[in-house]
Amino acid sequence: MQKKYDHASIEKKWQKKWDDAGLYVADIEKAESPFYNLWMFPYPSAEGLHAGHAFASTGSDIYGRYMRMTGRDVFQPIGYDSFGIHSENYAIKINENPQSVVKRTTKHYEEQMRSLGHGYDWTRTVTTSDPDYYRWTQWLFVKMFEAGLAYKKKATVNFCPSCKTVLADEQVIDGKCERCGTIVEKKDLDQWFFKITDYADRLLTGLGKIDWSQRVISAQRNWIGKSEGRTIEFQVEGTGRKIKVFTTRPETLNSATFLAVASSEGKDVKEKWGKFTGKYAINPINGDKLPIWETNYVDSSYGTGAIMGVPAYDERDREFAGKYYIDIVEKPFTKEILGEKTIHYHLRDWLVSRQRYWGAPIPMIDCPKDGWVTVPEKDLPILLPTISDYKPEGAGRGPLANHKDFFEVKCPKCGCMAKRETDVMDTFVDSSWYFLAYPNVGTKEWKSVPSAGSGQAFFDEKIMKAWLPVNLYFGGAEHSVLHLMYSRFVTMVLHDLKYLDFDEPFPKFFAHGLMIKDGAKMSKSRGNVVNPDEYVEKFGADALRIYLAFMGPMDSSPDFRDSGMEGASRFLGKVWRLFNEEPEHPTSPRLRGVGNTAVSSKLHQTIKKVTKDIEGYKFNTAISSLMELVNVMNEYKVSSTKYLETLALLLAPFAPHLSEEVWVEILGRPFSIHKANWPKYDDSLIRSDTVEIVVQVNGKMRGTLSLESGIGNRESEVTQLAKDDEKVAKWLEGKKIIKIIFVPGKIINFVIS
RNA sequence: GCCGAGGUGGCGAAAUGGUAUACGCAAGGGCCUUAAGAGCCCUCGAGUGCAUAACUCAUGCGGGUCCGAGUCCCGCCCUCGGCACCA
Repeated sequence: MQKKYDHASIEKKWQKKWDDAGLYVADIEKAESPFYNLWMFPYPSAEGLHAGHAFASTGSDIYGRYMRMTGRDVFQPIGYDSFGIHSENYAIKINENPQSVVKRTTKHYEEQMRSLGHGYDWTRTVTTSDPDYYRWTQWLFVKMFEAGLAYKKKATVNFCPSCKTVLADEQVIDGKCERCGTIVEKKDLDQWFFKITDYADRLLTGLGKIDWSQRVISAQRNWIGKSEGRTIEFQVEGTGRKIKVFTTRPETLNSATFLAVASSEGKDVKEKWGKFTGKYAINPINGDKLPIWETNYVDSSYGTGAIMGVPAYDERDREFAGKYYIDIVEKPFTKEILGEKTIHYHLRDWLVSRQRYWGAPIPMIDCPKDGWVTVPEKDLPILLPTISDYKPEGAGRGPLANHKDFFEVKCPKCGCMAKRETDVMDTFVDSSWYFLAYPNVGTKEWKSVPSAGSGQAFFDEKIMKAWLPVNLYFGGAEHSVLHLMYSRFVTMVLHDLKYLDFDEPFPKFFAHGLMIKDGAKMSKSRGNVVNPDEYVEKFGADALRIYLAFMGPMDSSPDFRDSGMEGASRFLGKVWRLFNEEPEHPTSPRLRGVGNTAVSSKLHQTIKKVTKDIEGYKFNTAISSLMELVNVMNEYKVSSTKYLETLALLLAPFAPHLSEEVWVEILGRPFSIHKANWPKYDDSLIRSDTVEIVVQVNGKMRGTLSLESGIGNRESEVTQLAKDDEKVAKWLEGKKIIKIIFVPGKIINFVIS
């Protein structure tokens, strides 16, 4: 008799039991062996979770479940990055207030994530658009300002004409808005910045002590863009003026033949363009007269906005000199290095103002007497008012600027009439600290209102010590220079302000790949977005999880295919039958403790392999070895209770529902498998009684010997047996053996002339 | 141009310097079934070959080290990601 696995009812049943039992609720206060397992929280889009989310979150969940079974107290929280342009644009499109849209979309996300069977602690979630949350986002801004790390300044900034707001440098990709792809414009506007450049060097050196992939490290390093050199001064002939240039090659100063300064003219010219100013500068090392040119290939915002032209050693200078018939002189490097040591960075300060509605209001007040004054901490949060005219206007100010009742306030210092800032914060400020919030949600510190100058924050000190920094951060590499850099910066600042005793938030970050469909990135406009719901419904969450994890390594970009999905479902069907089939022979009954050395050896090999693979995030090979084990168990038609228990345990992180079902209902073990101990392997059982020795002649395989493992380790016996082997003898006949290479238990190689 | 990651069957992919192509998908053939579904069994890198015999050739290209190279070294080509008239 064989009942079919009814994934729908079984999965629902266990999800409810897990929830009722609070299986995944971490004991934040008393945990002895905390493991903070974090997946980047999603922004709740209207379309809901797509297969890419399912892929990434499943990877994170597999690891968390494994850690829980090794005895760690796993805290695996989830939340919503619900403030920001993404959510707001959709609300505008359907003409509904963002508040109510977010309520709906977050609910939908929760349902979807629950249906995937992830082990989240639903008692500690955060939603960045909740006043309880953004009070502390505003508190962070206040701390930044107090520390001199937030300032307002008129600057030439990137402006997206479609989103009608300014953007940070990091949010402009190839000259386009990171959000909507519109080409950004340059505008001179008065904006709030965070002084991330003060931390450029620490952001760079910190990369040395964290365990991240090269790809992400190198992206951050490139973005920070440290460049060391000298600033050299040139006298302008006949005037008292000087021109400073920045160079990384001060030893080539001898060969400089011109000076080039940035010019706003020629900006639209694609090739190198220049105009002689009629003036000359004096080379400080040899007194040469150098013509000063205005050019379009020098960037006014980098270095000093001027360079020395050394066409002999610099390709760009050579191209320019060639075009305008400037001398090209090659002299030996000078040993006399002039100028002051200087370091320049590509990194710019983080522009955090947004001329939008759906964000945390910036807690600053502009007083005619006192200048910019912070909102007192006790007055936080500054609530975002519910308004109907929330569409962005694009005149360099946000919708809140139309609401007198919002911005007309008294100065907290002197009491005179003042004006509140009407821009809101970049959504990346919200997400720059959310991982600090989770474990503190619900504590009295989290809910409290800090009093002025108390130095109080939302953290419970003991909790922070126990749970942070994050043990494992799972997320997409697309955030390499956005969220990950901002979070590191904010953590460093809070560390320096003595709020945190660590300065790297994510010592271990695993960057998963981007899931694609039909060879292309999933996107609504392409119409190739895969919704996991239909697969959960048709095959079950376990099958979907197995498929997602089996497609390829977690850091590759797998292509979603339905046929692979069916393979995963087939595998689980096989597992299910293994636990349910009636014995084929009375002498080898299932569930009755009959063992077999071949199966036993395979079982222990599999424990070893799956353990190692999970720890290395190689879920695809972990699953393939489980498939092999199941095939072997099927082949030998023996599977004792002990074997089946171990199989269920090994499968638990990947297929949590099915393994719970067989664990409790068939094997009769106590609820829950997810709190059971991860199996241990025995090396002595892995070794089998026989070994296969490969026989090579001049490195080419000519035969194999199946030997008792004892014999397979002894060179003289193996040599004799190999020579006696008919197939091998044929190759050795009449040849002189020069050398024999023997690897015990593995290989013997005859080197012949 | 600089930095990083890669290139293996029809496809996703696997291989501590030691039997390349595990595991899975697709495909073909068979069994079971009234039928469908689900299952089960067999074949499946290319070539010569009656062959489940044997051999040759295959891990982007060209060299090298080694008894032995997908793996290590040198030189190229290509793909992907990051930075970029950054001085």
